[in-house]
Amino acid sequence: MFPSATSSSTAVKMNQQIGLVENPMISSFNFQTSLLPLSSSPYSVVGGGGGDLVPTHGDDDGHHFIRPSNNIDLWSPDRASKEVGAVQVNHGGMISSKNNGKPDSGLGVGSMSMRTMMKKKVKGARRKMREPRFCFKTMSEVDVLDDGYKWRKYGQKVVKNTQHPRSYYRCTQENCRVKKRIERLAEDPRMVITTYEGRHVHSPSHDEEDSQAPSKVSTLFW
DNA sequence: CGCCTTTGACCAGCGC
DNA sequence: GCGCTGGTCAAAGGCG
Repeated sequence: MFPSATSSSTAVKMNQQIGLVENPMISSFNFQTSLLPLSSSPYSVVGGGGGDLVPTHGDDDGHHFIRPSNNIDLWSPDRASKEVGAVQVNHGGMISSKNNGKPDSGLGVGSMSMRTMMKKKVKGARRKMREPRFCFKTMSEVDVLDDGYKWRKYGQKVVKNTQHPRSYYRCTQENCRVKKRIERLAEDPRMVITTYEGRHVHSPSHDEEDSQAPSKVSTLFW
């Protein structure tokens, strides 16, 4: 079995302020890697860095592969990625894009519980109202990256064609509906794919000071 | 005792 | 229409 990982305690810190990647808009995404231990870090560089935005497909579905300068790849691993919009990546790890002035469109699926929806048989309510999401890929020994938020695991599933289960986490903060999926790449088990869905309505549960000091971004990330 | 993980079951979406 | 698959729920158990 996989070691259970409490993201806020056992995982290596990778503080980041999770912004919103909406369809097709993103408010901000502020990677902050200042908490990464250097010599003992289980992370290693993915991609060449440099803040390139690389569309993986030619269409306008928003299939984008982002290569932020802190060497963490943002990408869209599955068909859900079609909801990931265009992203701007600034040097220093800042990622941002236009939001069309609608910060919360697409959010707020669930004031109703899933069971309630099931019972009421609200057709299409389960998947069609997708949260905005984005993914990034890291090379890491640990599954759960500490992004400053506190997560509770609510499910695990073995997905097809992978020997590693996918874990489902939800932000423990009340009224915060952000979720994330964590899975390891089938081709390369060292690679961890983290998919965030939704937008935090609060600050990180700890290290808030650090999260507001973007100037440190990537300075400690070799 | 409260919070968390585990895990089987359930359901919707999708492809055939 | 049916089967497969992914995503979620919730009960049970573990841990600090």
